[in-house]
Amino acid sequence: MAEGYIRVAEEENEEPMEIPAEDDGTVLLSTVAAQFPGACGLRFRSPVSQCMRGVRLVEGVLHAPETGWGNVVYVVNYPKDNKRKMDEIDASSAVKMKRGDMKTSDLIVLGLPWKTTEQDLKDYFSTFGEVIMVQVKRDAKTGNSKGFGFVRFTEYEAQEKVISQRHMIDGRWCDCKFWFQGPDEPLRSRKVFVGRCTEDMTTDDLRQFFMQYGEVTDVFIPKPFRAFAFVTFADDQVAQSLCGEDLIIKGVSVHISNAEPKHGNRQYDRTARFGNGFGAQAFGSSRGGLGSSTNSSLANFGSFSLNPAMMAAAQAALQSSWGMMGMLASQQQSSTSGSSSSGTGSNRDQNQSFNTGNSNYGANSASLGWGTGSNSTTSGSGFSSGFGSSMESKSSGWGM
DNA sequence: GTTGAGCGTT
Repeated sequence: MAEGYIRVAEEENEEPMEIPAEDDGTVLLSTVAAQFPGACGLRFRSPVSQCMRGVRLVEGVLHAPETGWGNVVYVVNYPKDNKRKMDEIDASSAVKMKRGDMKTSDLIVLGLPWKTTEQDLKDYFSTFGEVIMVQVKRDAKTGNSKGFGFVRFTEYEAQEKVISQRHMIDGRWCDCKFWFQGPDEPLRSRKVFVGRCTEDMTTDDLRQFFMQYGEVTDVFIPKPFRAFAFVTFADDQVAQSLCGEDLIIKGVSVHISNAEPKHGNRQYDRTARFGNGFGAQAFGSSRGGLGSSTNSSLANFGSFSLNPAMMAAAQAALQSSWGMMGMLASQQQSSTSGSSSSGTGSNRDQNQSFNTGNSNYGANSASLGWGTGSNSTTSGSGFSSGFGSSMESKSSGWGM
């Protein structure tokens, strides 16, 4: 390579661009992303195996293969969908077709340095698109930052990009996600549980290993070491296909199974997320359960109601996982909350411990009637019961 | 040693 540069291209046979390496021979992901916005990694074709190989990525730093960077052209990895071509989006996924006119929603920004201010956030995120809202959440008494905030963009594209990568803000890696794992979180799990892990398996080992089966959107290894991990794929079918298998990673047999819903599953107040798309109170007096007494028996979504015919459509749409949410709210989208917790670097290294306050959401709204099908009292409740049961049949993977 | 952080209103 030209001294101090590596060759990177969007596709294997496209013209490469030279990207500067650091003094120690590594390449920063941020440097790559500066030329290829949204990039989340690099891969290359191994001259030996002829297979594509992933480049080791640790904390935003790309490490050269054993043999050095060499003359190979490295190909940019993008998180799910980012680079997906129009012709790959075919009629089979009507849901995804809706992407063009999707609305934005508030994104939570996690892991902020204590010192980061609204202005800092705005400055940072403005490079992605027009920012219409930023907030840093602070303790009411002390005024100290709680280490997280919110941001909202005008353009959906900006939001997508922001979700798909990690962010270096005032010296810390931060994650942006939908608030309480967005509408796109797997109903049909895209996440697998990897049992019998050994301590020497890093998130990058796992990512690179599982890449061979499909696009990996997240790897989580609990710390301290607990001998298991979670791997999330872009495609739920990939995840499902691996379940039950014993795979060999670094000479160790690991067992793949379904990821169970997180304990303390926050399946409360999902209505909150519909606020923007549906107009307030989409489900009537929401906390009383669906369709509760004083409201019309037809579920009222903002300006339009569900009649039985739509019910059928809705259920059909549901079969294709979340179609209805897209249909009704045009708020849903299918990209992932992305790079999130790669296990590394997101610990609060600054002494102060993370203070969440003591709000316990799960408790006070756990009774919200989605999916239980048990609390519908009104006549038109084909909606709630039908919806509910079909939810259940798809396994209640809320909030994984 | 086989099921994971942190999540907005005052």
